[in-house]
Amino acid sequence: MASREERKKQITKLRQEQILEATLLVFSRLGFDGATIPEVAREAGVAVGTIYNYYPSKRDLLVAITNKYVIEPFTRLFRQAPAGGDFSYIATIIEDRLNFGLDGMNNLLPLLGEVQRDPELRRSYAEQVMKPIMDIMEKYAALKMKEGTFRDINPAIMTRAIGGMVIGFMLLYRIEGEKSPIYIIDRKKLAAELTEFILKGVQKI
Amino acid sequence: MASREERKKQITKLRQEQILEATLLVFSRLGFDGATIPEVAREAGVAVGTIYNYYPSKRDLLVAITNKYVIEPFTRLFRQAPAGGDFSYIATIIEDRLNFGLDGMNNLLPLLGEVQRDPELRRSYAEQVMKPIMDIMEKYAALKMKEGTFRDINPAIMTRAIGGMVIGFMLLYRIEGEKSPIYIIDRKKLAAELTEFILKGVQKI
Amino acid sequence: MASREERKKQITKLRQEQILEATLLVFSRLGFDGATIPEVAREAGVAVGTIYNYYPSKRDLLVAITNKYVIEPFTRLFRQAPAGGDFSYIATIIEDRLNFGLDGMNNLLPLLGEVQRDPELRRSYAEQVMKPIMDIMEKYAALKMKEGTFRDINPAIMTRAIGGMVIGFMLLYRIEGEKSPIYIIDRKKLAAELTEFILKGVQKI
Amino acid sequence: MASREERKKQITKLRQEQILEATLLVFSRLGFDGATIPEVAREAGVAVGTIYNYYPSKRDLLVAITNKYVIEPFTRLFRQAPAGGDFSYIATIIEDRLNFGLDGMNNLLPLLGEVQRDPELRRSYAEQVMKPIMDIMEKYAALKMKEGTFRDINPAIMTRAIGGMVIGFMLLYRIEGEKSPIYIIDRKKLAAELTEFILKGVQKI
DNA sequence: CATGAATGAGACTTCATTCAT
DNA sequence: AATGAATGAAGTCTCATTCAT
Repeated sequence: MASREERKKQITKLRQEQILEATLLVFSRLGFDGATIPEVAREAGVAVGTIYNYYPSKRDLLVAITNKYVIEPFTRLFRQAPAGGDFSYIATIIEDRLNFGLDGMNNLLPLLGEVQRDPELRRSYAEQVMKPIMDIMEKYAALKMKEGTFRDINPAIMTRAIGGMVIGFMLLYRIEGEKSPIYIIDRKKLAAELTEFILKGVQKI
Repeated sequence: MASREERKKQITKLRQEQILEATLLVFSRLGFDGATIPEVAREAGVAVGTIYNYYPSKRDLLVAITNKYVIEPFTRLFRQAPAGGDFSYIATIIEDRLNFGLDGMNNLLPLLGEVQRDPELRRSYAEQVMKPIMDIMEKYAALKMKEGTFRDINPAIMTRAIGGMVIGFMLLYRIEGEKSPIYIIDRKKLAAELTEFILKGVQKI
Repeated sequence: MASREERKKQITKLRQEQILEATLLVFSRLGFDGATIPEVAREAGVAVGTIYNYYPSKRDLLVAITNKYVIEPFTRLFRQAPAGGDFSYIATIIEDRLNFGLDGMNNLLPLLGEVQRDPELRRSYAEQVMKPIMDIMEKYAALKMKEGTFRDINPAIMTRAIGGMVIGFMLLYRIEGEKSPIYIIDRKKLAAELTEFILKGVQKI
Repeated sequence: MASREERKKQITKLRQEQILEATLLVFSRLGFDGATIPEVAREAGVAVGTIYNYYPSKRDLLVAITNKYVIEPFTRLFRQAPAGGDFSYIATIIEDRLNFGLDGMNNLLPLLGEVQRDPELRRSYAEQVMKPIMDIMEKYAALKMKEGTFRDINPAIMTRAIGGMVIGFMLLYRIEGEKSPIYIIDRKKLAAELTEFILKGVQKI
């Protein structure tokens, strides 16, 4: 029966989900080095060995959550970006990333740093995480320039400046914590301000 | 003669320097968790115990290099910022930070992430690293607004957006590595472009 | 079947036994500070990590062997003490403690000293090791006084004097070692003499 | 000039005193293993190296304080023991030992345990610490038996029982600490009770 | 497939001792 | 004789990974 097969697959998927959610939580809380597989197992409610049945190493867990929680949402969101002159979706995307990145439980940003220590992991990140995202953004920027709505800037630099800004902003935000003057500002406002900064810069004209 | 005492102090200072340089290298290469004291000792050419004679713990090493290589240079540089309408020193500062942050051996950025895992360390960073820098920048921004050269933006957000941008930009740069389209662009050009982005944003007017 | 579960529990118990026996040996031989976990592991025939799977710290090992080899045997023995006027069981208990305490492999006495250095450990010892034993003995002494077979002495002092005597006697015995004039006297004789000393003192009447 | 020589000797003696007092304090507080030479140096107000100029190793410090604070006082005291039928000096000696052994700062008892770990140290203790003391006591006991004031007991056993009792009593006292029912009893009373116990035992006649 | 006990390499840190000044 | 910086062996404990059940 196909039903048996399907059932199996479903259970497999469920377990994966379960493990990945736990991984997100634990890696967020403890960082890559700080996190331990036993802790992930406890959080997921499974045995240590079970984790290894689904992901052959700690590193694979890292790659898996990055795919699930970073790349996928971002590309999904960006694919919906309208081509028109309206910039409100930039704010939308930023707000979405802020919501994900600043919420208590999720904190994958530090991993961007930790990833660099492992040359192979770094390369894999460069190609499988950064490249797709940067490509999407560059293409979008090129389009806007052709449209005449963006100034003529090196799109590679612009892209990394903007992406970096969102990432760096969140990083600083989390380090400063509750004592930061921006801690009380709501996400929508933050996203709007950042968007305006991206569009117009700081200089008065 | 005080010479004996002085000589000793000098040697002490030298050793500190020696250890701190080694720490910078090793922490850059391996990250905080990845770095090991024996490795730092080897790099510094001293025994493990010697390290502990100067810095009581691994964490203290982290704090020490942050002070020496991040806070001090930045504040020193900013103190020299002219008050005039010329923005070239923004580019200068950025270039300096890029030169420090992108050069092969120095990579303290990831520590910003790792630091978050240790609550006490995070707080110390927030207060002793971030606060002074942000204060300087905010003050500067406020000044510019009063002058009428900067638009009226929330200075706290603006500051963190700009600082975050530089940090995030370097972070992405290092992850992408040699295959990035921006890898071949020289630092001066990068600094100029980032400065322009900060000043004018991306939107054509 | 519960057999799987049961089997596991049995193995767990076995391992604990195995580790505790090794701990007794190694702590006896080397003292608390002198003993090392790798040595205990070697003696037990398990890996270092395994020890930590069962006892979270070296201190916990100390507490565990004290319970198993000191408190439990003592209370078990004392519970059987007859209420009559016969004092032979005092000799029995002393002989039992001498047999345990003077036999080559077991030497937990020094731990009584080492324990004092760690305030928390000391308190735990005071409450969980000394108190139960002293309580039993005091109760017994009180009973005997009421019976009229013991003189009217402060039972707290009497108890500690007797307990201390057995402990101190063994301590001195082990320091003197084979050259002591009492080294060749058999345990039964020693126990008898000590008992008589306890009952009648040294003074002729 | 002899004055120069003498002066030197005096300074040497002073330094020794200084170091030994510090050693007593630190060993008492931390035990033999717990104590560190740097700590002793700090307590003595000299440099680490200076300690080694006077005592070639940590062990030698142990031997030195034992001589100074245990053997010498004891023998000095015992030499004054009157030969008469009065037992009050037993109480005097016990009181002296209680005063030394129970006072906050001095706690050399645990060393009796720690000493056993080092075979050579143990032997040296057996011969140079225990033997002289036991000899004195045995001789005294023999005398008393001949006099007819002590019962006819094996003097070796009697001696060790009494010595052990005092030692063990203090050991238990220090472990129990402030919560012990005997904690509030003053030293003179304790010494008197212990003496009576030694003389008459517990049994009513 | 799930389990979790066992493993052991490797981390940070301490400290007795030496020796150049 | 006094100093104290330097040394490095050794200790406790952690945890990614394996594998028998």
